[in-house]
Amino acid sequence: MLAKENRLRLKNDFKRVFEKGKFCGDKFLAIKVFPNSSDVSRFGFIVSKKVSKKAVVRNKVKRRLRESVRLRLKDGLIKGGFDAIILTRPEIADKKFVEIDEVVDKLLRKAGVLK
RNA sequence: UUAACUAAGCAAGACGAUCGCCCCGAUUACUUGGGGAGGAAAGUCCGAACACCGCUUAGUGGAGACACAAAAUUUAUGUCUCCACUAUAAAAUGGGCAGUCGCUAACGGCGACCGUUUCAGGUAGGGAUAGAAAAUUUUCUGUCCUUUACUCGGGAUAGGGAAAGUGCCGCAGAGACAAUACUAUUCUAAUUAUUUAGAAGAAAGGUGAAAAGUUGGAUGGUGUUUAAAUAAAAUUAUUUUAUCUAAACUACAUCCUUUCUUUGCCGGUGACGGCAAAAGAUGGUAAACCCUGCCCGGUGCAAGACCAAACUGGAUUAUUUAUAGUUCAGGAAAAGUAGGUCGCAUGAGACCAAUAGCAAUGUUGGUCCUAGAUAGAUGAUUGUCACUCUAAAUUUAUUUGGAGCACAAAAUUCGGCUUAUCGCUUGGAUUAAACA
RNA sequence: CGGGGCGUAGCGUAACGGCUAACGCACUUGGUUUGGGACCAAGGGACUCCGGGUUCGAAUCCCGGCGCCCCGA
Repeated sequence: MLAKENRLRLKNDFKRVFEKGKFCGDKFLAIKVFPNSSDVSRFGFIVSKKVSKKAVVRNKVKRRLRESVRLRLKDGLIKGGFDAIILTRPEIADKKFVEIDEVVDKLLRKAGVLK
């Protein structure tokens, strides 16, 4: 789990990123990024019911995505001042952590969030 | 012993390492201690708690107005209005439920029982077959079947009323519920005859899930059909008629048994059961309409209460307040949205023991406090061991490699129901196989 | 936390409780044409989403699941 200051929480924040953010996509993930006015970067994750009907599976996908982002935040690889939303496609359900981690890295690089 | 069936219980396999998350506490802070998913948390199919809204009547308390009495401040009484609390409780052209007794806060739930039905077993009876004995018809034994009776055990049960009324019962069939006459039968009339017309409704055929209605059996007995024998008539074989015998079906009568309705007695809290008597007979369907009895006000924690003042609004004539009297200008006050706090974890609580009860469950005592997130915490990676499957190697029970290790995650809280579920443990009764 | 609808041949839709279920497109075969399309004729294809129950009889009625779609706070 990310620390509270790194989470995207409010409905308005999600709305702003969705409407004005820059979009990048890969095979089973996508990202929307928009700069915010603070120093820290915040992340939100969306895993819809189309990924899986089971809450257990959806929660697991979210946790793996968060863990992947958390490790990069911890190592100081991510620039400050961005809001990002990571979107998922159904194929992610049976992927392993290593595969997800690779794609996350690729996406963040593409979106210009990594240092 | 194993497998199948059934009823319960346990259940992110155990112990770590590194990096993290949520809540509570300690600390100025750095840090640090403790706690952190389920039997179904799921589906949302029922029922409640709780909150707000709404309704009838009564009582109590408070506030206000009016009337009256006293000279008055004011006080007392009465009436009306509003508010709060307590008790009771809307409307039914609507919805739901349905054996009995009990349990429960309540339920469409749970427990026990009754009735019905079903499965398997046992005993008795009956039938078939094989063998043996006496001896030509019985007995005994084995195996198999059973539309029979009794009984032990398990399962299912939306289980009020069809003798209140209405509707429906396709095709077939004469006729589908106070109906009907196709074949066949009987009677009457016409006709030489074949046959035609009308009537009857005791039996049979045929149709169908069901045929006019309580079920089955015994004895007597009527009739029909078939077969054999005898006799008579006609006759080439043969046919017809009569008698008698046998088989099948059968009107009717008597007796026994049995279903339902009614009455009486006995047992039971009761559903109901047992016994006896009398008169009688009424198709099925209520998960068709309906009738009877009972229950039900609505919305749901996004209920609801509060904070603060970010944003919108309040604007023009009109209200109040203040800047200062007037004008102008700007500000504040009623509302809402985003946000935050509470609701939100001491409860129909959990565990243990005793006790009442067949049980559901109740009572008493002791111990304990056990998740509270909100784009939503309880995780990610990895090591060793355990279990299952699989491949290879050899020391034949070890090593190495690979894969797997259920169903599924709180969202106000409980009681049920339903559905999903790898495996392990325990109990029960029966069947099958193997071994002794 | 609540409310509503749907599920039938490959696809889109029908069907009073009464014949293992109808129509169109698609499919197969044949005809027609120099060939194709169109047209004509014939034919195949469904355990009516799943599991129970009521009934003589269920796609239909009732109960419980599964899946899909939509709506409100």
